[in-house]
Amino acid sequence: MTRPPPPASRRERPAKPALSRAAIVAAASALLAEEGLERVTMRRIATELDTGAASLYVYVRNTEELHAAVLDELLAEVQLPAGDAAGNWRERLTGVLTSYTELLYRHPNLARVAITTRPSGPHSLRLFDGLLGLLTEGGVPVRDAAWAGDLLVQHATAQAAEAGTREEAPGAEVEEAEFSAAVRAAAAPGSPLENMVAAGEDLLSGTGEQRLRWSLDVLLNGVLATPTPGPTAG
Amino acid sequence: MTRPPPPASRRERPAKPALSRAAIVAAASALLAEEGLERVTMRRIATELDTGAASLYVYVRNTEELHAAVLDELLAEVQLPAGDAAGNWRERLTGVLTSYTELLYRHPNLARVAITTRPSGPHSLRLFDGLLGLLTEGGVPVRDAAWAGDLLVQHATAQAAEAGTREEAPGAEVEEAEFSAAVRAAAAPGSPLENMVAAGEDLLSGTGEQRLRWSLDVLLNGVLATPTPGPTAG
DNA sequence: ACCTGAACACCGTTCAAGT
DNA sequence: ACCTGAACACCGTTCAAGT
Repeated sequence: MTRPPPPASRRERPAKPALSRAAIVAAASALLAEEGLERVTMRRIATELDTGAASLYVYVRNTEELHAAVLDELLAEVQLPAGDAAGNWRERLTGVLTSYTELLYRHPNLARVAITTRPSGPHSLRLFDGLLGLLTEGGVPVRDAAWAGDLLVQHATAQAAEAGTREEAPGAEVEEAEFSAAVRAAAAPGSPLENMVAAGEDLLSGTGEQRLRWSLDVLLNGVLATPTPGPTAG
Repeated sequence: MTRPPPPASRRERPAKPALSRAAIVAAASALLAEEGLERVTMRRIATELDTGAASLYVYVRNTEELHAAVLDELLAEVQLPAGDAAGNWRERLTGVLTSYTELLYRHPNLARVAITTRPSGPHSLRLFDGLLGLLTEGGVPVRDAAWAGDLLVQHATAQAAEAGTREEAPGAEVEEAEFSAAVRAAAAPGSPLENMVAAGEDLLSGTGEQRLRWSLDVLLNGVLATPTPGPTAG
């Protein structure tokens, strides 16, 4: 009975945390980890913070902006290779993009957010800056590197949004099976889609990893072979 | 007064259309054209068809599947070049992908659907078959063509999902301005993001069309330079 | 300025009951 | 088998009113 109360900084969920943008984003991030993005709603976060949904609008414009903030927070986890890291620039670049993709694999609906909103938070910018550095190290002209950075991130994001979905929602494997069935039917002997018939099982070949590796190679080879148009003399 | 009543096929909205999957998808497509995908909801379509939302579940698994069906319907509009069309395979391929992208530009939320759901309707498959044909014509080995088709469609879709948003929603140009501001701030003299500073205005250079053209070039050059792994000897 | 409760205008999906 | 009304369990956002 004489034990003192725990210090206020206990983080366990203080009785009434002060409202702030940081507190809101933190609560949202916690909710993401525990229950997924579907539960990261204004009302739910408000409940978590012992207030009403309307109060959040002082700090956050709308749900989309909040989700973008959560995404940026998550991107803090992507490790950039140190300056003296092993491997050539290309391996390191592929590594960063792969780890970015794998992170978003686990949060496909956040990947969808990333495709629509052009994240511009500090962690997104840091990541982009890192990609630019690696491309520059590889001799890619600065303007090409700028465009290529966008392209690479967009591709990695889309990859996560597409592939990530396939394991998440209930019924996802059903949907996947239906897709395979539709493709196989289109490629079966009687089908009028000649080119699909000719492709046959090649249409569904390869694992996710193989395809990701290959597509990053395609992108990098393409970037190295394709100067951007316009006034910049590479 | 002696004029006969209009034929029942008048399409104006018969008093009580028979429920069917086709009728539901048609109503959904009409709603898409008139009010955008946000209004293509189960309840709204049910109202349009003079029934209750629950009735739709006999023909459609859920909202996502319905949206996928609407997307496939829309893809009927993408023109494939005839066998004797002008231009080499590469120009024709770029043309198809550009028209696909432009179509989805006008329906960015459908583009988002396309990224998540792997459309497998007849029009999607026809389009994919056409892409395979053009790649094959270009001498791309069949397995590479299969993987490349996925990659090209995914890229075009992501492009539409991202860029299309920027003109649609109210406040979209505000958001766009904020993105530019954030990038410029990150590239300003004082910033610690060295590579962004070095890139400067190159970061925001180029129009949407220029970037799309360039990225398709990157993809095609990359595909031509990058064989898929595995047993297929090109 | 910040916070709140209540209200407005919606959602998707399920289920028991009917035909 | 198909259709329905009602219910359940939620949403985002605004606004007048308070402090």
